[in-house]
Formats: sequence, C-alpha cells, structure tokens
Amino acid sequence: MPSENGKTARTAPPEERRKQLIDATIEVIGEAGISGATLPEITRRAGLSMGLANFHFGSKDGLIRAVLISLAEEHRDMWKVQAGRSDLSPAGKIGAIIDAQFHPRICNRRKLAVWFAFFGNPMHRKFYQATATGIDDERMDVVTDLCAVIISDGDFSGVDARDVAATLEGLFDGLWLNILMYPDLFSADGAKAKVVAYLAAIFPAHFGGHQVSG
Amino acid sequence: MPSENGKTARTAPPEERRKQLIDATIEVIGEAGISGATLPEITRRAGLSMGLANFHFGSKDGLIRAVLISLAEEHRDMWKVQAGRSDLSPAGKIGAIIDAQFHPRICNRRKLAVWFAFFGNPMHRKFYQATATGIDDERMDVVTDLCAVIISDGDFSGVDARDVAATLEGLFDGLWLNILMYPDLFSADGAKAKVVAYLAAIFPAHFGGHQVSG
Amino acid sequence: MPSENGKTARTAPPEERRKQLIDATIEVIGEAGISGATLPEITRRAGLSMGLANFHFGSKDGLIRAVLISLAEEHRDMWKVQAGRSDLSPAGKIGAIIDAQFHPRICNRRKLAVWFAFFGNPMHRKFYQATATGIDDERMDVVTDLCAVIISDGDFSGVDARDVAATLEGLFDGLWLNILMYPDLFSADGAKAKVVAYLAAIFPAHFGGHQVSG
Amino acid sequence: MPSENGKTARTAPPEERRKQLIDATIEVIGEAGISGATLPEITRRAGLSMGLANFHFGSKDGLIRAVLISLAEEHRDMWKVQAGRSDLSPAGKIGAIIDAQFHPRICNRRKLAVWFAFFGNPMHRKFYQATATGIDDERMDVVTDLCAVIISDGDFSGVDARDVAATLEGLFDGLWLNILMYPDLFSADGAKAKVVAYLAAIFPAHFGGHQVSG
DNA sequence: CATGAATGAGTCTTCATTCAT
DNA sequence: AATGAATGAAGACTCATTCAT
Repeated sequence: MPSENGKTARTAPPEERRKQLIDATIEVIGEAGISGATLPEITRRAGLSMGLANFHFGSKDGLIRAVLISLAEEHRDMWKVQAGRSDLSPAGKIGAIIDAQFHPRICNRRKLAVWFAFFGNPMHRKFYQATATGIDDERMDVVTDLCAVIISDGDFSGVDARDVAATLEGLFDGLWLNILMYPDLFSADGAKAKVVAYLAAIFPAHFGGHQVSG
Repeated sequence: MPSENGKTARTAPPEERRKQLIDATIEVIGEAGISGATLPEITRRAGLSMGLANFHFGSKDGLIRAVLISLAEEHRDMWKVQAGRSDLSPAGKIGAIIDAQFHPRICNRRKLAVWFAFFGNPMHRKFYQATATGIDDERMDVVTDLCAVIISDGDFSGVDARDVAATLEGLFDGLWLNILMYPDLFSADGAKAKVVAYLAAIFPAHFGGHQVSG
Repeated sequence: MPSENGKTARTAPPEERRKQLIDATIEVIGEAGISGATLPEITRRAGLSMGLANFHFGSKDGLIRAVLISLAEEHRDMWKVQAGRSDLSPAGKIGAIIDAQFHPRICNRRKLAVWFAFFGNPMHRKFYQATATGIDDERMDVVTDLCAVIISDGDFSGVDARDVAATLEGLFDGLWLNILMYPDLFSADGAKAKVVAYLAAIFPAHFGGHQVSG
Repeated sequence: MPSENGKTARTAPPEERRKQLIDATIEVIGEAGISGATLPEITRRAGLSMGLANFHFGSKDGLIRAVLISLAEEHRDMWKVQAGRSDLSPAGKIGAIIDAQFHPRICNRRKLAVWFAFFGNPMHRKFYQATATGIDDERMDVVTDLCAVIISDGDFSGVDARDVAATLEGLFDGLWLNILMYPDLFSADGAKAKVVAYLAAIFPAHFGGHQVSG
C-alpha cells in the first residue's frame, strides 16, 4: 500500500531506499563534487536520516561505490544493446554506439560531472579502474572488431583497427569533457558529428556523406 | 646568512616560498586529489609551517588558485613558443603544438592528475573557466587559423577549420585522460601518433606519410 | 514446531531467549569490555535481532543488569552450598568457600573479565553495590562467624575474626585480578594455595600442613 | 608574563597543557568511567577546545595512554624511593613500600577508579600490560628479594619468598578494590594494618607487635 | 514472539584559519 | 618572514531505541 500522504513510506524495501540515496548522491556530486557530497547533504536531499545511508551502504564509501556501479551499468547496458543489434551493419553498429555515448540519459551535465568527479580523484580513479575498466575494455574490443571487419571489407591497408578504436575512446572522453567544461561551444549533437566526421575521414565509403544514425 | 643546519633558510624571498608551496601542492594533489590536499599535508611536504601558506596566499583557496595559474601559464608558454616559430609551415606549427601538448614537462602523470582534479570538481571547474578559458580559446583560435590556411591552400572544400580545431581539443583532453587512466594502453607518443593520424586523414597532403615534428 | 532450517526456533520461551542473550553478553563483555558490548554485537553473537533484546530486557541497561544478577546468583549459590555443608568443620567450610571462589565455573577469564568490567565503571559499580553488596556482606559475615568459632576454640587471642574475613575478601579480589592480568604468573590453584597459606599462618592448627579441601 | 585575569594563558608550553588535560581526564574517568570520559567532557572540564586534545595527544587514545603512563610513573616513583632508602632494614623497606601503596597521593578514590577503569576493559588491560607490567614485575622482584633476605636471616624454612611477594601483590590490589567499592568498610589505614598483620603472621620476628613504619 | 528498517543523538577526528610571539 | 598553539565548525560513523509488520 502506498503511503497516503505523498511522502515516502516510513518503511520501504531496501532497493527503493538504495536507489533514492544513489540518485540523491548523483545530484549532489553533480552540483558540489565528491568533496561536497557529504552525508548530511545527500540525506537531506533524499529526505532521509543520515544513519540510513550507513545502514544500507555500510559507509559513505560504499554509497559512492554504489553510485559508480550504477552509472557504469547504465552506460554499459546502453551501448551493449546497440552493439548487439543484428539489423545493423558494422558501421551502423559503431554509429549506434556513438549515439549511445552521447544519449541524453548518459551524456547530461549531471552525470558527466559525476564521471569526471571519479576521474579527478586518485582514490576514486583506482576504484573506477577496479570496477569499470572491464566495461571500457570490452567496448574498445567491440569497436576494434567492428573496425576490423570494415577494414577487411574495404581497402584500408594503412589503418590499424585498434588505433581507430583507441582514438575513438579518446574522442569520446575528450568531447565529454568539453561538453562539461564549455557547454556553449560543445554539444552532444556537435560531438556526434565530430566523431562521425573523423570516421568519415578514415572510412569514407562507410561513414561519408550520409547520416549514419538517428 | 645561510641556515647552519641544512634546512631551508628561516627567511627567504616570497617567490621562493611560493614556488616551494605550489610544487608541494601539485605533488599532493597528484597523489591524494584536491580533497586530500590539506594544508597540514602540503606544508609538511614543503617543510614549512601551516601559518606560512596563509601568509603567502591568503587562504588555502588562494594557494589552489596559484597552482592552477602556475600550471596554465607553463602550459601556455609551451605551445605559444611553438605557434610563434616563423621557421615552420602551418602544418609544422600544428605539429609543434601537438608536441607541446604531450611534452613530458606538461603531460606527466602528476600534472595530468592535477588538471583532472580541477576538471572533476564543480567549484574548481568554475575557477578554471574564469582563469584558463582564455588560454584554451586562444589555442583553439590559433589552431583554427592554421587549419584555415591549410584549407585555403589546398582543396578541402568540405572541411570546417573550427570543427577540426574543436575535434583536436577533444582529442587532446581525451587522450590525456586515457594516458592518466590507462597508462599501459596509452602513452604520450602513441597519443601524438593518433592525433597526427587524424590530421593525416583530414589533410593528407600536409600530414600524411612523413613525420611532422620532432 | 521445531524450525526446519536448523536455526533457533522463531518462537521460544522467554527464559531461553533471556539466557541466550545473557550468555552472549558475557562473552562479548569478556572480549570487548562493557563499552564494546553493543547491542548489534551481542545480538549478532546470539543470532537474534536487536529489537528482541529490548523486548526481553526493556533496554540495554536492563540486559546488563540481568547479566550481573545472573553472575552474582551463580556465585552465591556456589559458596552457599559449601557454607551449608553440615559434614564440614568450620575450617573445612572456609576451605570449601575458597574452593568455590576459585572454581573453574566462577573463576575463568571470561567471567573475571565481566566482574572487573563492572568494578571498573562507576555507574556499574553503583549498580553492583545496590545489587550484590548484600551477597558480599553475607559471605563476609559467614566467614567472620566461622573464624570466630575457630578463634574461640583455640588460643588466638590477638586475632580479630572480622579482620581475617576482610583480609580474605581482599585476597579473593586481588588474586582474581592478578589471575586476570597475569595468567602466566597467577593461577586458580596457586591462588587457593596462597589463601590457605595465609590462613595456615594465622590458624596453624586448623590449616597448617594438611590439604583442607578437594 | 602570566595572564592577568587568572584564566589560563591563551598560549602555553605543551607540557602545561598536557598536564591540564591529563588531570581533567583523571577527574572525568574517576567520575564517569572510561566510557564516560568523552573528549567534549574532558576538554570542557579543562576549559580548552576539543581540537587541542588531538593536537597534543594525536588522538583520544593517545590521551588515555598518557594518563596511564602518568599514573604508573607517579606510582613507581613513590615506592622506588622507599625501596631505595639505605636507612631501613629489609622489613622496614617492605613496610615503607606498603605505606607508599596506600599513600593518599596514590590511594584515593579518584585514582583508584582510574586504575580499575583500566583493569576493567580488555583493550586498556592490554595496554596496561604493555606499559606497566614491567613496573609491577619490578616491585614484585624487589619485594621478593627483601623477603628472601628476611628468610635467610631467620628460620623460616617453609616460606617461599616469591609466594609471599605474590600474595602481597594480591592483597594490594584486592584491598584497593575494596577501598574503592566499600569505603565504609575499608580504609587505607585499615588496609595497611591488614597487610602488616599478614606479614606479622609470616615473619613474626620482623613485623610482629611493633609499628613498622609511619 | 520476532524482525529489520529508521531515527537522532553523541563521539572522534580533521581541517582551515587566527593569533601571539 | 615564520612558527606553532589554539579554536570552532563540520563530517563520518556508531549506537540505543522505536515502530510497523
């Protein structure tokens, strides 16, 4: 039975509370950074008591980790769906992965701020490496394979699939950062266009001239 | 009079003390992040008293700002020298700017960590924008102009100079991040090669096939 | 109905639960002291929920009091049985009381630790005085009377029964403490021997030379 | 220059502040036990800020340890002076050590409460063992040697010096505890008398009949 | 009888900053 | 220019207790 007063129920299943706290944490990190993401502020935002965060996550660190895991999984789910679409050509799949990378659910200021909060702190960077490296590696492998198919199909003797995939990873991250830092100069759509332009220069027959994705 | 015990002199010119403290701060931010860069730790590392940091920089914030300014100026000096070399062609200048971007004095783990510490925190991000945006803008303008010259020289009717410059900015940042995050997969030299490869795909006549800079 | 999973039954008679919780508390106090005897730890050890402790004892304080009462009664039962044995001489009864004092069920590290946990805290000391003083007084009275009989029987004109009883109380406690603090130097058997040696010096005819108890 | 208003100076040599805090801690432990000895309460009592305790002792634990060390050294100094007096016979020295043990500066309710606070907590007990065991051992050795001299002088073939010393240690601690627990029944003077009575029973020629010390 | 979610008070600790010397 | 004692605010965490189920 839902609570009748519109407030959150006084008692709720753990998963609901966890999500509530994770969302509040993302909000706060986005606005105030990891150092500004204090338990008092997070729980105030979530409308819950401070003790509850420790009850559900063991410690503040546990909560922060849960945030990273939640974000990483959301991100992975996003591009993995695209990479698995059997209706797409290799170039189409790469295009779909690019779309996922800059999809509003992933690439918005609040979440970008959280990603770079993790990147910007050595301790969290280590945790990111321990947690999400596999996901990044996997995506790079997938893109590498797709590029290899394109290369073997056409005549791109001088191009190394791994180098292209690595350059794409760099572009993804760098454009994310510039969207975060200079929202007036960089937009998600502009970023997509730039990545596609890069690919069009490398693989003109596959990405040149026509719009790849929607 | 020099101190008789081998420690730093009890009295020293302000500039020397400032540099000492800025260097210690860079070290600490690199190892522990901005949140770990506490005055006790910084001054311990510098071998100076805590009061002195406030004396010379007014506040901790002042010290952090001084670090950013110091880094930004070092970076700007680096690429501006290259951009000003009259002995280089436009493509050569761009190549030299790339070299500057990944020069060991700029692109080492400690300093990259500091850059991304600034990027990762909303408050410091704002300060970065207020302080260093001009520098980034200027570099992007310089690169845009150089690209425009290349474009007007050759026949690259479909290429927009500003887009190329923006893509380069993205690549710079993204490759920096990947060097920081995945040092085993990304190196400064590899990054340079990838940027040049991108330019070679866009401007084959100017960057293709031969080494641009040294 | 017995629980089907091997865990404790979901419903059990209060006395059983109380004993479970008291035992767990003794264990924890023995290992971590009263300050380390937190409800989370006690109930974890007992395999029960935290709410249950409050349900059965009203509050944590109630549980702690129950522990003291349980221990005090166990102790009193022990020596009272000995003091009541009609088959023993006065000296034999005193010997039996000494045996009870250092009996393994009473004088083991875990329980000694609990006793001194109570002695070491003013609040619990007060509660001890309110609860168990009567028991200590009674034992001292019993021993005083026994000594008085011995004195009146023999020729110990200079000896005060009450002083001997008080000295014995001191020896009991002090030897307990030393057994707890220096288990390598002090043992229960050694302690008994020392107490008997003291009595042998005071009442040579009654405790000298032969083993008093078994 | 001393402060003119009777309050403590706003800045003082570390030793003075340390003593201030140690004294306040002893007071508070005496009244509220170790668990009640919170930093807020201790510093309130000392009239100093909470941060200062950590500044001077590193942590609360550091302060507690300093308290134990301070007490142990005071105690040791006390009896060592007596044990070293060349004007006393062996029995006189033992008597003087007994006097030291129950001297008002050592054996008062406040300090006894602190000792038993340490004895009553496993963690602090361990620290006591690591810190003060040597002192206790040394005193027991000294007393053992003194007893051995007495034994070899007279005719006490059945008496073991070490046993007597151990019994004395037990008596010391047990009488301390009873003075703390039952101040109406046990006094320092009464305790001294009981110890001497014990020795008089063991070594009648040396402790019997006359007052040993003052 | 029993659980576990939830709270709020309280503790230790760290830190930026100030100030007297 | 430089130190180090001192403060007060703020944060993470723990815990006894309550309450709905």
